[in-house]
Amino acid sequence: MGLTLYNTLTRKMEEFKPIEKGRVKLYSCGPTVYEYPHIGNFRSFVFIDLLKRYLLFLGYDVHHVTNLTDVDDKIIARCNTEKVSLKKLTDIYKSAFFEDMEILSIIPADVYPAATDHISDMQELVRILIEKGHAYVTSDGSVFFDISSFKDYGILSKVDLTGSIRTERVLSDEYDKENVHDFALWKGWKEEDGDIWWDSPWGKGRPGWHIECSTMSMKYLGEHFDIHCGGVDLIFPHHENEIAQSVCATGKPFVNMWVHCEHLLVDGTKMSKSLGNYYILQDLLEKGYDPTSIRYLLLTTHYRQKLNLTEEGLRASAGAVERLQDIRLRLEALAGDLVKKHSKTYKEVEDQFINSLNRDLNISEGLAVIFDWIRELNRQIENDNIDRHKAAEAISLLKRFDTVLAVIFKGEIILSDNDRQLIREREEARLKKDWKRADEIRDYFQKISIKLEDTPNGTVVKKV
RNA sequence: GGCGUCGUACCCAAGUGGACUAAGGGAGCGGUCUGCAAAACCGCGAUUCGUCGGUUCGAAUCCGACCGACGCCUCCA
Repeated sequence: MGLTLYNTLTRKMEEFKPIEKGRVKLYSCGPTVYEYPHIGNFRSFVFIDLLKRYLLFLGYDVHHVTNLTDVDDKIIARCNTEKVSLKKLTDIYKSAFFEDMEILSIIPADVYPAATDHISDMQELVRILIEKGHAYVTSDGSVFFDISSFKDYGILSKVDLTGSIRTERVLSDEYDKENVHDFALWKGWKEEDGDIWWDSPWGKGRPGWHIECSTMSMKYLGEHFDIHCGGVDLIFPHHENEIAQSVCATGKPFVNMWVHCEHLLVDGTKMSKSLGNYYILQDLLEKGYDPTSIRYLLLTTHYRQKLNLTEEGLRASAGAVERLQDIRLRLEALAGDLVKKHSKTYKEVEDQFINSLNRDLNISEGLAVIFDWIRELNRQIENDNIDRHKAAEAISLLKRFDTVLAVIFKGEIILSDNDRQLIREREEARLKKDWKRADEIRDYFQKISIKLEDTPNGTVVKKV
């Protein structure tokens, strides 16, 4: 049995079988670039990264597309209040997004299509939907999708819209739709949109939100692809609407597996600005937590489980990360510059890891496998029971695990020649039992945030 | 109201009806090693899985009720 994942579409665990052998076409919903992404957004992005890294670990050729929503109601509102152009505003938050993604060691998608670069593609899809009788134009120049024209509407979210009640918000909606649940494919221009509009066959206006993901996913991955993922809140209406648009336009199945990530809570409740528990990545970095600990914390809770972010949790993660990184340093001290290719020595450990991750990305169990192995390695090192060849083989497996985790081989320390000389001097001082000089040198390194640890195999250098 | 999730030690967290007298991490306590420090190793730590019932030879796992926390139900990861 290979990788199984929980498919929201069927509400069942399913074995993953790619449409094209050895290749995975993956789409994930990206950010709306009107403010700094918050830590909850990164829970999703780290989950998607885990899924992608594990697919790569299994040897798949992964083709990954993530959209950038750079036009929508909130963006336009901010452009108005801050008197900046759409491009200027979204450029700021696009680069902020990419910076944070890099800080958290998230592998970039192959393509990051932006909505505003695909206006004509979206219009073409809307045109097809009108032509096939799935959409209609209203008097204000908007185009709506007619959900009654798609018999499978509700297939993903299991929402039955015939029994829903009109909410106040819907009743006050200014757009002129035939059915309250019909959603906008194209929004006709309104006064408050200012100069943010594009020409279309239906008059000037701008695209609806859902249409961009249908358009861009199909453009870059084909009309039928393997996995579509995002946060649970996107199941309805966003992903439901994507299915409706795509299936009605092409007449083909759209996505095989829908995989959704649960939300992140902060201090036990939903993050919100008014409660003061709203964090962006920078807030946590400023509190002194390092990116690796943050990534580790976001990674270690199963993706379908709510994750509660606390400062205590961040501290605990730092400890766990240190344990993972320490075994690497110990092994490297033993192996020296000996490098071994991937071998069968620790095959059982790797198989256990794969067994865990194959079961719906059970990372907690996978980490338990790694930690058990680390204790065994440490024991062997204590008992002088491991040679440099085995140590080098262990490093090779540790590196392989870290292609999935991306928390172990981090923070290389670059020492100056002078520093290296000082470390040698300290070794000599220690041999001569000159503890005063040895401690002086250690204090010096402490001041430049480097910790020296003495081991039987020599001095190990760590970041504080 | 509809759809859905969760409740496991001080904290985080896995658990695929039977090897569970319940992984793993963090914190704690005791010990070993060590010039000191750190790391590492060894040991201790849930007679119990929200509560109460039921099914079963057997339940953390299945079923029911209740208690509690939470998500979605028009643009939010």
